[in-house]
Amino acid sequence: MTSPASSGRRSRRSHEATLAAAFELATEVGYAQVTIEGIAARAGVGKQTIYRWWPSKGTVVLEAVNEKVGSGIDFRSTGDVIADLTGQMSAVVGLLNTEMGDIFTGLIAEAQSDPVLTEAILDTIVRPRTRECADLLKEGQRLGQIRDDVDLDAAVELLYAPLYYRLLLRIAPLSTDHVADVLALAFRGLRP
Amino acid sequence: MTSPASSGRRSRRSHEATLAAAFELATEVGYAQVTIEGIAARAGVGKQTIYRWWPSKGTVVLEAVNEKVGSGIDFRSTGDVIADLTGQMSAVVGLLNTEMGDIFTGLIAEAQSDPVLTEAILDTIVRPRTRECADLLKEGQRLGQIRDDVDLDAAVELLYAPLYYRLLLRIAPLSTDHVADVLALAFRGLRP
Amino acid sequence: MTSPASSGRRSRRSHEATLAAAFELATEVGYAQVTIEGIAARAGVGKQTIYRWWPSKGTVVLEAVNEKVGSGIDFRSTGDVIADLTGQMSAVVGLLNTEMGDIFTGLIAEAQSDPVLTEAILDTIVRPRTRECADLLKEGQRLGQIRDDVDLDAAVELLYAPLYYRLLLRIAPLSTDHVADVLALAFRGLRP
Amino acid sequence: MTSPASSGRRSRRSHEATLAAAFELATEVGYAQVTIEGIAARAGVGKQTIYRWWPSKGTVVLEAVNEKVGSGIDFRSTGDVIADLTGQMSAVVGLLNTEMGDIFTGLIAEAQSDPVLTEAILDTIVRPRTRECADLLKEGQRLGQIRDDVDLDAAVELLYAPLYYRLLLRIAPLSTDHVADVLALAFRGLRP
DNA sequence: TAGTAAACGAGACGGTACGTCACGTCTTACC
DNA sequence: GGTAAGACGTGACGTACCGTCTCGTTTACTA
Repeated sequence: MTSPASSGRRSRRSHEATLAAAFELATEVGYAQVTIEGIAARAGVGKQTIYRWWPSKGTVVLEAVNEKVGSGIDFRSTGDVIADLTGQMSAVVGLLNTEMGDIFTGLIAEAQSDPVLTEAILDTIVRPRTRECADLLKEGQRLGQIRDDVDLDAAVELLYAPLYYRLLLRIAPLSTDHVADVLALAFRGLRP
Repeated sequence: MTSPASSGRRSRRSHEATLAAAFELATEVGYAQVTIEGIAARAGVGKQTIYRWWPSKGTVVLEAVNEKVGSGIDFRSTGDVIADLTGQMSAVVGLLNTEMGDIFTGLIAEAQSDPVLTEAILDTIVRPRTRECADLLKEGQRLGQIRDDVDLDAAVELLYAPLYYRLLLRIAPLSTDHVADVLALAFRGLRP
Repeated sequence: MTSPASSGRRSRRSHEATLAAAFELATEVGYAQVTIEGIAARAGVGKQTIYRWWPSKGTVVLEAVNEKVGSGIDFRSTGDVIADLTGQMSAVVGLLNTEMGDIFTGLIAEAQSDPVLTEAILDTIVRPRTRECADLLKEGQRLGQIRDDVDLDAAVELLYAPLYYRLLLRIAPLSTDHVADVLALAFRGLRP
Repeated sequence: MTSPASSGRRSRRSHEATLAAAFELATEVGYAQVTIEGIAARAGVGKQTIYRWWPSKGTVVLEAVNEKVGSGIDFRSTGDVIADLTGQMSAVVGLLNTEMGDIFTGLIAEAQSDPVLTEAILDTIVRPRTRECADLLKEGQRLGQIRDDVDLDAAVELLYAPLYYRLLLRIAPLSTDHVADVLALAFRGLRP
């Protein structure tokens, strides 16, 4: 992600106003209805200024989202892996059940036809958290709560994928109960 | 999905030409670049004729896709649940690794801001196959290959979600090996 | 004008309903907003039926108008030419100041790009009344109220043109006073 | 009429290209067949750019016409009113007998259902020339060639209306002879 | 009195143009 | 010299009607 404040000359206000406007609009009218023109108008900023620092509306909104979310859904390690996972995943679910859910699905949708945005999402969201989660699972292996021969990246996918699946395909609403069910099933396995 | 030929009066040629054009364009230029105008022009059909029978480009393409795929990825029951699952899921992966993959992700992307399309996807793809898969798992329970207390719908999600997750987030390419890994992990579980 | 009732087979009701619908719509929404589809729908008649008997919406409305107007604006001869002219022209002005005025200007407007309609208007309205008026003027010559060497067709134009001029260019509203002014000026001439 | 070059920011090329295209198309295919899309395509200009500066095709063509005609049909005062009128009216007739005639009738036709265009035509064509003509007639009164008690606006209508009448109702072609006849009749009057 | 052909209502069809929206680029005037 | 403002060419949108073309379904004349 470009960092306007540092690289360019005069910017600060425009930069912040743009991100704020993008986030507000996304929550007010829904991600799909947000336009660059709308952001510029709301922010009191020229369109060109936005295009100077971001390549697409998706990357603007992504930066705004990342700024808002901050460290609200970090992992915590207490020695009980399942409890730690339940906590973090429940926090994620809580977040996705706010207006943030629509913004998230909107970003992923847009990323399907925008490789730059795809990469940005992976870089700023997916990979960092995957790494954190994998670290937690590794700690779980050390503590004997997870099999030693499990591929940790695959395990992370097994745990998180069901959340995205329900979210993107609208199978059913996400909930804390669902998180518990997924964890229980993933840890125990299907086999008798 | 509306069935033009039956409900209104005449159609056949227009109906088929529209679906064919939609599918061809989607594979040629990519789902996101397909437009109703493009479909109409390619099919030699008036735009209004398309709007008469489908509410959006998404539903047109979905119908075209469903027609093409047909029974190519049905389930088969041989008495070995893991083998049956491996077979069907590998077929799905094979399909998603063709141009069909892009069309699929395009449809799901569009569905994020189009409830009608969401419902159509669930109705024609997700729910039917979920049911088939659940039936297979139930057979697995009868044969003692799956625990009796497993919630089958949750199990289906656990198996398929990782595929969609990789596909939509571009974590990594799908492959037969990946299918095997997911199945092994899901059956065995993370617990030591 | 085609005469549906006689030539074709079964028709009467459709014929009348079409004319009635055309006239009603023209007065309700304005001539320019009338469409063949609208007439057909209002009349409970198929579009094809309209196209079978009339070549354009203009000719339909023209026939409807002619039927309505009937003999309401005929000439009368009393021996006082100026009085007779005043009477007839005032009747015309009265008619043009109703919704009929808009229909009339609409027809003339459409006729600018439709030679068939032009001819129909000339045939059913302009030429018959021009002839009647010329006859009246000839009677005026016989009575010594009009110069013998005046070209009667030119005289008719001199009298009626100012009405159409005001009507079509919206110079000013038509009125009985205006009729009197025009007649006075035309009879007296500009010369001292 | 809006003046693009001045009010908004940039324009010149688009403005001129639009007017040129509008005029060319009107003369080539006929006023009624001109479309905004056609003008935009011919001018190499976006449709929106046209809609930004003009409310309808009529006003575009009107501006193009006014620009072309310029001062070609102004009045001249030589001391002989009838000669001056004959000269100007013949010039008008000459103009209306070119492709300009069709454009003119097209504009007036369109104005029947477009008050904005009506006003524009009155403002840029009818009222200015009516005033010029009235001034000439007033000079005629001063010179004793026209009665003192004649209402000049009514007189202008009496002279010009027959031209429009013939033009719009296609009674007969316009000609210099016709102009002479109208003037002779209008000056002499119908009375013996 | 039944059979049949036309005219009929309904409305789908391929088109054309509409007027609007947002895109991403470009230009101008201001601070 | 970076900005806001917004004009520009472009291209797609979804809508309205056009005039033509099937569809069954009535009639009303013939045989």
